[in-house]
Amino acid sequence: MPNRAIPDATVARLPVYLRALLELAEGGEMTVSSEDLANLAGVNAAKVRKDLSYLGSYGTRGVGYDVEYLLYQITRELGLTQDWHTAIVGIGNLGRALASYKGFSERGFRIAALFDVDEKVIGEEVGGLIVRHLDELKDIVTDDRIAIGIVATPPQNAQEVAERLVDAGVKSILNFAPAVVNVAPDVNVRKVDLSIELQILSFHLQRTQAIASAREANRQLGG
Amino acid sequence: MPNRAIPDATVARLPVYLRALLELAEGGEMTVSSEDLANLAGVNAAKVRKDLSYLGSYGTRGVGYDVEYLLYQITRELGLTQDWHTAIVGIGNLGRALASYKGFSERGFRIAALFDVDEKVIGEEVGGLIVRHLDELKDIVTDDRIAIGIVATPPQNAQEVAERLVDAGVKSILNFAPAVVNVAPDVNVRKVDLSIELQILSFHLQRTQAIASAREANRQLGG
DNA sequence: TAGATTGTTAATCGATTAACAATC
DNA sequence: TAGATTGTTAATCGATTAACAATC
Repeated sequence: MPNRAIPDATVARLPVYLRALLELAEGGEMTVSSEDLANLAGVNAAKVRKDLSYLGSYGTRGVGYDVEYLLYQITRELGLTQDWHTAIVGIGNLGRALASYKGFSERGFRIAALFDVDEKVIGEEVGGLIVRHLDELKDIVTDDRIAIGIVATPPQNAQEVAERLVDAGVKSILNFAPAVVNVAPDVNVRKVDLSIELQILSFHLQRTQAIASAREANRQLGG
Repeated sequence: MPNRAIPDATVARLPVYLRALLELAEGGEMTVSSEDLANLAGVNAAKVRKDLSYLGSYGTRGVGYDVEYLLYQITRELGLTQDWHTAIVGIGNLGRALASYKGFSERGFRIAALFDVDEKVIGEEVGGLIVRHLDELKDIVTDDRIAIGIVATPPQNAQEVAERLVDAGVKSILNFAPAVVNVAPDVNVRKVDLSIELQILSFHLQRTQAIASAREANRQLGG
């Protein structure tokens, strides 16, 4: 096992390479160069080679990387050779979208349970699953060996839900609620915030606009 | 204007501080220390002070930061003092969730138009807006001064949709499709990939599991 | 052998953090 | 003045990148 630690930045790019390799495999490509893979992934070739070198020496000089072999190595490195069971808490608009999101099942993530506390939602069928009351969380997490909890509640409830997930034995949380949750340090929490990305876009837009106005003002002054 | 360049890593945290400050303001807090703000944002105090120092010297030694004043400065820095018009392309599950996502309007993002190419979806009302055909994109972008395009299509269509958005004059794209899009370098593209985050969680879970098994094996060998 | 491409080195760049002087 | 807390420095750490020897 090639087991030096893999940098976080590299781990974050492995899923991107994985997707590109799946496309290449579908297209019947047998090998790929770091140059071509870089173009597909939207990064540069040096980064691809450096990243892949952390997994081991899986390329062939003068030839490139074997698509299927690299695909397998990345899949294995990311832990995607096994199926992970997940539960979604909070079955609003976002929870529903996530429950039927194909990208999850395609990658071996199985949504095994849905939870809410709203009586109007409990019992409803969403994406082939019946929505359960949050009070059933602990039992179902144990019975269904749920490893990952997905928080899709309003921000006010995110902290409590995260705590209940941890209490139920979940060791990984994906947090879609626009709120920071604090749990024990051995629990892995990752956050996806839809509006943060928009705010970063706004920052850059405003910059561009400010530069454009300055240029315009300058032009009018005959600068 | 305090206009040294602000590091990307800092810009990415400003929305997190913003949310924490909004909470503090609601709770009636007048000032906040870097220590307390750090706890709310899930980072450390030195980082908060460093980040805020890029905006200017808005704190008071011995006292902390004025909540309302800092709120305003961050809002301004992020370009959130103006409303940005956005359009969502691809009105499937995710597009619908985004169309009714409150976090956008709360931050001054106005969803001004929805687009799809599926005749079954066009004409439908979603979140108070009628879904238009993608062919109307250019006219509507111009008329409604749409600055940000949100791509929520299947991956195969993401590149074409991105190109059409750029062609229509959009300078910022938020890409939710699980695909890399390549456009002109002056267009700002940000990517949110729901399944990438899950894959990173999987990586860490598998690591934890591997360590646990190794320890167990070691124990059984009487190590 | 000649051409292509990897894997690795080393330089560079950017981000994080602790520490503390400045100052309210 | 004494206590609290900022703003900034400087050390450290991690990520990126170009360059090229190794090697298919």
